[in-house]
Amino acid sequence: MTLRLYNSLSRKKEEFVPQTPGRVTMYVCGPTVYALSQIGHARSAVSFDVIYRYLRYCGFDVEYARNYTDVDDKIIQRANEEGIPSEELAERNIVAFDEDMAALGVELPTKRPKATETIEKIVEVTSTLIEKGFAYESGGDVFYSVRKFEGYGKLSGKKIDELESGARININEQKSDPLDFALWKSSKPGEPSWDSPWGKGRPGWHIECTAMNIEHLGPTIDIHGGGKDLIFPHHENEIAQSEAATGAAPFARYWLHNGFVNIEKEKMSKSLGNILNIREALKEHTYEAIRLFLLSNQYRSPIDYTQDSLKEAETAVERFYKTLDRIEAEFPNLSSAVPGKEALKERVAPVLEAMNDDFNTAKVLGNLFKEVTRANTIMDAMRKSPEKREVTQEEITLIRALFKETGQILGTLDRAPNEYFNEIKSQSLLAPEEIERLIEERAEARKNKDFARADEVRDSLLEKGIILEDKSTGTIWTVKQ
RNA sequence: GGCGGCGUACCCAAGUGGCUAAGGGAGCAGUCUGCAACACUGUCAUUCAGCGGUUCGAAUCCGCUCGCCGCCUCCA
Repeated sequence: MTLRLYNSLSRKKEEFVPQTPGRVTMYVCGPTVYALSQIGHARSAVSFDVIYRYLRYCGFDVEYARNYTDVDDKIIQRANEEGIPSEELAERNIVAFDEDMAALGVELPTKRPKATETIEKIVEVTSTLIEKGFAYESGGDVFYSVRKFEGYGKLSGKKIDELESGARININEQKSDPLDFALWKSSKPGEPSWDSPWGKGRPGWHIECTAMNIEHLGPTIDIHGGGKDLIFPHHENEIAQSEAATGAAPFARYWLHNGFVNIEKEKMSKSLGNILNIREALKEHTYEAIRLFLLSNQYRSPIDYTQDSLKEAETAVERFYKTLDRIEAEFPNLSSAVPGKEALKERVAPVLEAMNDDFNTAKVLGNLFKEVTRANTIMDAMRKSPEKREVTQEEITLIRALFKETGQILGTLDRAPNEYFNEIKSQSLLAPEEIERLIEERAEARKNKDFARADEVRDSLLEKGIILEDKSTGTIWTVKQ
């Protein structure tokens, strides 16, 4: 079984073979930190987080870098609007981004370089590009001469001559060709700047990723990821810069691009005012539901964030943990049980098969919920025929092990059920003591066959979002999502 | 205009040449329950936007038509 992934560069699925056996270098474009991160950043981060997790699950030693672009036009503009230094704005948003990622259960990449910490390399790469004739200095700015790079357009499928007709030409710029893009921009007073052979200035948008790649991962990396919108011009330009500067091609051997998140069928945009920040989403939904939602489509497809789809994800998470909770209640000593190695391998095979097919997490979830039903079915059967307990336990041990493996890969559905339920319960509008007291009162009423009173208690709790479930072992409560 | 993608049940969504078109949600009918909730069972696409072609065989490949979307400009 081999891992196959869709390479944007070749536009087809390819078998994944890292350049060094057992070792993977991966770079994913991180945020430009001019504002709080929105749900689209979450999709990219979660998609590549799962890829990172899975590569390690497969036994690869993964070097994974995700950058912060912390110097840029938008940051400067926004900082000016707020009347604070751009460094302060960037730092504030980096902290916020890190918090959001942690809240989403996204693991830390092994490297998290910042553009402003890579200036030396940026200057070095820019100088090299000038020396090699791919770039030129013009009035304190340095531009990349797109026409000098033979393979320009190979990632995005664009032809230079067709680009020209649509290109915007800024007459104030010192470009010799409108398609050329800035590697280095001379700074205006008050802007962040660094010394360079071309005077005080700051890096252009694309060069920082090239520099960080070369500095942290080398001239040729295995996987380069990012949102689909970055294919052009950002990734196209990264290729042009990197391959021209290092002479090593390809710059990245596999290009992976995640699809967009729409909000109620519409693209997120400032003009529509429907940009959903990660922290706003997390106020309304658990991180596990958000992850499950994001992973319920293949990572390359667009996905629609709607009230319904998130509610569905909540329901799925709850169903999963209810089942896990039931397993723990029925088999309290299961944690010490070890499933047979071969049997487990067989059980996990469909999950790996799905993951190996371009990280098909939707299929993984389908498989997972098939096993959830299976677990409940056999526990139901055991209730009717207790003599089946031993056989059931063996099967449940396997299913539980499968849950664990899958949860590790997906980074959700991997907690202890009581941890999940305690989190849900903490959102209760009523004090838990008060709820317990009412449950007691209802139990008393039920014992006395005063069902009118019992239902009254249950209904009044439901009005406050508290759902009661009568189990054989007693009544439990949870909060309506 | 150039490039790319998509259209599978009421909704979300796997499947991209050959076993019965995964899975979830909603609905309906049952089992369980004092009644519910949870859970389970059954039901829910003779058919994959439409038309034509290739093939022994197509949701899957090709062509055309219709509809939707993205990129080409800052964007995950």
